[in-house]
Amino acid sequence: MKEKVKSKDVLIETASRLFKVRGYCGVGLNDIIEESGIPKGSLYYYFPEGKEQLAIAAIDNTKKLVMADIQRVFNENSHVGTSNLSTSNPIDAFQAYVYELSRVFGEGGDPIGSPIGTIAGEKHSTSEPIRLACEATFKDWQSIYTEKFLEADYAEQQAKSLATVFHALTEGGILLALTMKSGKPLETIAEQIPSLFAKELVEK
Amino acid sequence: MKEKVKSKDVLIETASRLFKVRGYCGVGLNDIIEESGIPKGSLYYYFPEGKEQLAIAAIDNTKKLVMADIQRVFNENSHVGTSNLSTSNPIDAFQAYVYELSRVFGEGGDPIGSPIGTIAGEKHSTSEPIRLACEATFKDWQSIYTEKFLEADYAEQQAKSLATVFHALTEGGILLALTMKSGKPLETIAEQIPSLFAKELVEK
DNA sequence: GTCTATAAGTTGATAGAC
DNA sequence: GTCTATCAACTTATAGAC
Repeated sequence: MKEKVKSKDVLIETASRLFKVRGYCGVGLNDIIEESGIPKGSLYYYFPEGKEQLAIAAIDNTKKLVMADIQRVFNENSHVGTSNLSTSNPIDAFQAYVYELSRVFGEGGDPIGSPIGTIAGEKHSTSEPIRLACEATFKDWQSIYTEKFLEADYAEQQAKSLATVFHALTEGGILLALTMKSGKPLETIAEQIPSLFAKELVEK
Repeated sequence: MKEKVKSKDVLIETASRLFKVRGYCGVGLNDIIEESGIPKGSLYYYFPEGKEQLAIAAIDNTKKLVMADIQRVFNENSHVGTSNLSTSNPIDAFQAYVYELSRVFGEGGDPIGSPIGTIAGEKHSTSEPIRLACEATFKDWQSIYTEKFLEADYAEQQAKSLATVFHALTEGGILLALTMKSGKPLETIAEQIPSLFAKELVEK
């Protein structure tokens, strides 16, 4: 496999970064070609269908980067066998991931591979291809969460539900962090993860 | 107080509705004047600073509508004194509100007064006035949640943290519902509310 | 106060030179 | 395959008639 495809990759990376911060409509093709240094003609050579096709490639790229990031954090924070019970505890892993998000979104840094939430919010009703790309991304992320809950012996339906809850928490938390220009909301959420997802509980 | 201000109100209502679904950049002033039937000259008469000023008015309008809606649902679902303990239980109220959101965002209906999340996601980095309006809105919504937790005798810091968590859950849940074109994610979240926010718990 | 016509600039997209 | 020049449509905003 040769590395001829560099221009295409630069376009995808640049687009991912800009869309993430300013959304789909907020970024013009002129911004992308200026920032990437790749002329408009080349953009349309690699993406003949234009902006929408580039956006979908960027969403797909973000999907994979985020999946790898989740897996990495989960692997670094799994304690199979070290617990005093037989099953692994997913709570530490989820908490570690939200703490990571708080670091990444806290100080206006430029996180590689991050939220497609902004694009989803804008385009769900005006571009079905983009909506489908976002939907597929969300489902893939949630599968990882579901898998983690299943590993800890949650029932299948409960694992799926908790994965939805956790995903909503991260998307909402990222939105709050960006809006407040602070990592605090995500930190707060991370702190609450253990009590929110405690497995056994007794009603008061 | 006369009702001369009708044109201005129609503009704000129309803008709120369109921004909510398609975001700030996704809606042109032409869309707003076409949909509202109010000519562009009048728009600039009421909002001399243009689109940004209109958007901030729309955000403020949405803030108030949503606050009223939260209060209404909370009042309809509070059980002070009917419980077998002395304090009111906020969990039913929060659950009822998320069920309401699932109905409103489920079938692509046109909910009056709804998420500014899309605008916040797009413009937090490119318009400080809009970011501040969104931040103020989020803080006001969270105060209602905090108040509800305080009523149920949560400690002040814990009440604030749980309010952040609940708010993130709703914003994330709305994004998932819109992206999936389904009320299911919000329904799932509503179902999980009781176990997530159960007050007393025992570690396994 | 209400509305029309238009300005000045930007958008996504294309044609065609090299 | 790579890039430049240009297009028609659209954007926000304004000037000024009524």
